[in-house]
Amino acid sequence: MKSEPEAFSIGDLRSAGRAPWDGVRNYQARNFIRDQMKVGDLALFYRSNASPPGVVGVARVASAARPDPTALDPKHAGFDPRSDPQAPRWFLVDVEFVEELAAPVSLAALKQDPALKDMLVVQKGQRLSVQPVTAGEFSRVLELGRATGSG
DNA sequence: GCCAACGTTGGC
DNA sequence: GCCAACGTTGGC
Repeated sequence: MKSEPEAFSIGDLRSAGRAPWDGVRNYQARNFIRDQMKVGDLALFYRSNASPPGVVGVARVASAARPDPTALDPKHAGFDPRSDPQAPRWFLVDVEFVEELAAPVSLAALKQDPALKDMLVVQKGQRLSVQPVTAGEFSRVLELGRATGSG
């Protein structure tokens, strides 16, 4: 799950403990939230539009998908005038803070790792803000992020 | 700040 | 249904 630190950082999630992952306005990402995410699922927290971009922590899905109220709020930046309360267009899940990585795994590091060559986030032109990660990719990223070794 | 890649919109 | 124009994402 991607977030720009100026909007919502891993530190913000740590402080809040739990927060609604609102503002997703892409249908494919919406579908992952609505149709794939289950309470208890773990997610990589990816920091985008930052230096460096990369995975900075772990979150846990803490609620079922529900309509994103910010899409219905005219005062909110995420307001979508086509979203109908009776037929919600945009969804969110709550997420809980799990872990902040001791060693954030930069996008460059993800790209360098042969074991992660098929990971969606390293593919060219890949912009989805919510995307699936395999169990193998997930554990590999944590392995990198928890490493304390020589550097 | 630039710009490539992608998604959406809307005229036709 | 095609596709040009436009807006957004997000790395660099």
